[in-house]
Amino acid sequence: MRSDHDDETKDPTATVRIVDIARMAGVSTATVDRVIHRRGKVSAGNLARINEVLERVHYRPNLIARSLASGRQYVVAVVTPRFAEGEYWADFEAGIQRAEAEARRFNVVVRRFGFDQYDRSSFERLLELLRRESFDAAVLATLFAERVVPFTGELDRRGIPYVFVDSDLPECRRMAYFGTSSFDAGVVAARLLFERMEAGADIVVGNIRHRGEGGSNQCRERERGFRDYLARHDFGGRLLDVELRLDDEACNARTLDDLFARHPSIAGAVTFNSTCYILAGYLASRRRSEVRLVGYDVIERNRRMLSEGIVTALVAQRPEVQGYRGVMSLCAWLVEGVRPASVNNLPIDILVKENIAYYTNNII
Amino acid sequence: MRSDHDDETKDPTATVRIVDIARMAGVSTATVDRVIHRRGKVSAGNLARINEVLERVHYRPNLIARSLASGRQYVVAVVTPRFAEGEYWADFEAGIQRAEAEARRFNVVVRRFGFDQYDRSSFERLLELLRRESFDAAVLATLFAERVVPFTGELDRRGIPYVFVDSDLPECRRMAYFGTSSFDAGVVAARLLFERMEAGADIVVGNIRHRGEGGSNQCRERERGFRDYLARHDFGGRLLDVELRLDDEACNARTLDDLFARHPSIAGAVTFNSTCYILAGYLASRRRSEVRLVGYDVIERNRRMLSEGIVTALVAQRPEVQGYRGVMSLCAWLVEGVRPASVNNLPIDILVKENIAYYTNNII
DNA sequence: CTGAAAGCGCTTACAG
DNA sequence: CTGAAAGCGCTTACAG
Repeated sequence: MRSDHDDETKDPTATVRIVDIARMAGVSTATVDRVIHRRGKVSAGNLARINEVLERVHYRPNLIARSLASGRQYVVAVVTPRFAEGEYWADFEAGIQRAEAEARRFNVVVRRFGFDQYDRSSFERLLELLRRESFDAAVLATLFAERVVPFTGELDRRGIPYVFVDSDLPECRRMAYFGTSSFDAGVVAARLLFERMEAGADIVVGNIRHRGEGGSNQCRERERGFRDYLARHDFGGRLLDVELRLDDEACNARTLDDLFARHPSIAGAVTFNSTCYILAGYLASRRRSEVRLVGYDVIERNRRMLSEGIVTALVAQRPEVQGYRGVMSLCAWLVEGVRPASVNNLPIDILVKENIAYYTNNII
Repeated sequence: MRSDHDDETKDPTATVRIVDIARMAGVSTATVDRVIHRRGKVSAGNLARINEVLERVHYRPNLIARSLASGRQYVVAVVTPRFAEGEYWADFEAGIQRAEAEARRFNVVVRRFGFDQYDRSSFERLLELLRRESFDAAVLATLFAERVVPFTGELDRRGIPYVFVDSDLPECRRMAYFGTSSFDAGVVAARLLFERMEAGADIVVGNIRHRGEGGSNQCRERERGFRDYLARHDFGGRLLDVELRLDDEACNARTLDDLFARHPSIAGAVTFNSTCYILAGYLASRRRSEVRLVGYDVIERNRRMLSEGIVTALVAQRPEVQGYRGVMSLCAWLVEGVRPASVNNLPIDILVKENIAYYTNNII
C-alpha cells in the first residue's frame, strides 16, 4: 500500500503517522516523539529536520492512540457550591457529569470540591484544602470574588490553569470564562418586566439574606444592568428593596404585606438570584396576578411558578453548558494543547409559559 | 499490581479489560470478543460463562482501543438543503462540522448530500442517487415530507438507521428526531406578537413563494400552533395572508402597500419561515414602527433587523444543535450501540433586541 | 543524544 | 468452536 518513499505525495488524505515522519527524517520514532513533546535531548540537526517534516506534512497526532499509550491521567478540580436536588447548582452538576463521561476517554478525571454558598468561611476552608491538594487544572465558581482573586494568584505561581464559571473576574489570569454577561442579563430582566408596565409604577426588588451573607458578585452586576435599562427607558417609579428570608415564609409574608400596603402602585417585582419562587409564592397566596414578576434560572420551583402563570418570565444562563464547557475546555488544553477562547458569553435565555416545557436538554 | 485471582473484588474502580474477562471465564480474548460482538461460533457453555462474567463485572469496553484496533469506518449520510452563506441551513452545517471533527476520532465520516429546498424534483433526483450509494446511517431533513416517507421505507428494508431533523414525521421508523415542536413554536410566536396588541387589530401573515413551491411541513405546523393560540386568546382581528417573493422587493412593496391601504388596522405581522427580513425591510422603508413583527431563525439578515428594533422578536430552533446531535446520535449508535431517545424536542428560543448579541455558540 | 522493544486494550486474520 | 499472534499509532523505560 504505502511505498517506502515520497509517502507525503502519494495520497494527500492518508494520515501520516509517527513512523512515517521518522522514516522521512531518517530517525527513530522515539526521537520524533521527543521533538513533538519538546522533551529536549535531540541534536540540533535532527531537531531541525524533524520539525521541517512535521511542518510540511501538517502532522496531526492521533489522540486516541496517544491517550491509550500514555496512560497519563489528568485531574480537573471543580470548585462549586454544594447543593440539594432542585437547586441551581444541581443543573451545573449535570453538565459536569456529562463532561466527566466524555473526558474519561482521554484519561481526564474530575474531582469535586464543594463549599457552602452562604458561608464565606466554608469557602476559605476549602481554599485551605486546595492548597494541599494536587490537580492539573481547575474550574472555579466565582461567588466569593474577593477570595477567589488572591487564590488565583497562587494557582498562577503553581502553574495550574483555571477557568471561571458563574461570573467573570477579568482581572485574573483565567484561561477562560464560561457564563453569561451578568450585566446584560440584568438588562434583559428589566426589558421583560418593564415592557408592559406603566412608567410610573413601582417595582419590588427582592433580596435574599441567608445566614448573614449578602448577594454574590453576579447578583450585583445583574442589578446594575437592570437599573441601567430602567434609567434609559424613562422609568418614573421607585425600586423598593426588600429583604426576604430563604426559609421563613411567614416572616416574608408580613414584610411584603406591609410593603404592598405602603405602596399600592407596585406593578412589578424582580429577584436577582434563583429564588424568585419565594416572591411568586407570596403573590399567588395574595392573588396579586396583576403584578409582573421576573426572576432568574429554571430550577424546579421557578419552573412550576412560570408554568402556572405566576412568574411572568425567567432569565436563564445554561448552567449545564457552563459546567460542561468548563471541564471540556481544560480537557482539550491538557490533552491536545488547544487553548479556549478567553471570554465565552453564553446565550441569555428567555423563558415564558409557552416555551418552558422544552427548556431542557441544554447539554448536547 | 493486579493479582491473578479475584480481580473483580480487589479494586472496584479498576477498569476490567478483555484479558481479565478471558481469565475469569477461562477462555482466550478472541472468544470473549466473539461474545461481545455476537459473532457466534462459541460453545453454549463458554457463551453462558462469559456472559455471566460480563454481567457481573459490568464490563465497559474501551472505545478508544476498539476504534484504534478495528479500523472499521462508518459513513453517515447527511441529507439537507444546499445553502448560501447567511442562510438558515448554513447554521445547521456548522453543527455538522463540529460533529464531523469529533466523530472522526471514532472512524465515523460524514458525507453530505444537498438538494434545492425550493425544487421538489431536485430532492427526487437526490433520492435516486441515494438508492445507489452506500452508507451506514443517515440524517434526513424532512422538508418534502411526502417524498421522505416512502424513501424511509426503503431504508428500513436496507437496514439503515436514520434520524430526522427540521420537523418530525412520527409515522416513520426513525431512530430519533432532533428539532423543535413546530406547533408550539407557532404558539410562542403568537404569544410574542399578540402580547401587546389590541385584540381587534389585524395581523399580516407573510408567505414566501419561490419557483412554485409552497411552505414546508414545518411551516404548516407552526401556522397551526399560531392560530390555535389566537383562538384561545380572544383574537378578534383578521389574519391577512399575503404572498411575497424571495427576490422581488419592488413587487413585494406594491403588494404590501396595497394591503396596508385596504386594512389600516394592521398592528402585527408574522412569517413562518426564516425570511421575516423581507417584511422587516418593507416596514422599515415605510417607517411603520408601530407594527409588531415576529419571525423565525437567527440568520444574519434577521439578526440585524432585530438589533435595529425593526423585528420585535425571533423564535429560534438551534439548527447547529440539530446537526450536531443528528450526527452524534448515529455515531454513538454505530460505534457503541447506544440508542438515542426517539423524540428530542429542542428548546424554543426567544430572541429580542436585548439578548440577541449573545445568541451564538449554541454548539458546546 | 539515540533507537529497539514492549505495551496501552481491543480486533483480526489464520491455523487448527 | 478455539487460541496464539500480529497490529492499530503512540509512549515509555531502558540500554547504549
